[in-house]
Amino acid sequence: MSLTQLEYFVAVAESGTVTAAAARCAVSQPPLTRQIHALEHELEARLFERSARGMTLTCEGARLLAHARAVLAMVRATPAVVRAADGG
Amino acid sequence: MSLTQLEYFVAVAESGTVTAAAARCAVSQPPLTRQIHALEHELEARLFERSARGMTLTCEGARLLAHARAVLAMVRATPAVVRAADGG
DNA sequence: TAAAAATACTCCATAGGTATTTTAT
DNA sequence: ATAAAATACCTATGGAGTATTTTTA
Repeated sequence: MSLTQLEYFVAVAESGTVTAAAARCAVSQPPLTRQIHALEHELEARLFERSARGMTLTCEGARLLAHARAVLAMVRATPAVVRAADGG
Repeated sequence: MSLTQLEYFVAVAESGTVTAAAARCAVSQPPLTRQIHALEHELEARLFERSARGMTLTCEGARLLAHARAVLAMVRATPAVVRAADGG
């Protein structure tokens, strides 16, 4: 698991499609599709339901979304934490 | 910043030397040295004092250590979180 | 049939390895 | 002199791009 995978996952969950998430992440669609698949494989869980209208979270995906947002928030707080004792 | 960098950082902080941390992380010493440098550069902070006896945390490094442990703990909890609502 | 995901392949950036040098005690 | 970090150089894994195919509503 990588922070990039978590960022991609959150972008897909919030965008509703891989295509839109790719634009938001400034990468092309295939890498996003692959990283989402890799994450599903590593976690041995289906995170999204696929349809012709896009990607919708499964309940496992919904649990990951909350957790991934928390992890990414902590990571983004790191510079502040390093500079001051109460940054996060 | 990557999760690998945080793992390497924690290993160095806990081992006291890059050499010992490398063994613990099952990689060689130079990659560890480089990733620690990259982390210091990205955070614009000196995380360790270097000496002939090894590496000792600065106070900024000590703040990062607590934070990095928390981030890594959350990441390790991810599989449990995905499977059950109260995993983390 | 149209919009989206998935696949095939190619390329390159970067993480890691070996060998060596520098530094400090 | 020794033990540890730092540097130089090389290799290779895997992340990203383009083009294309498959799927489904």
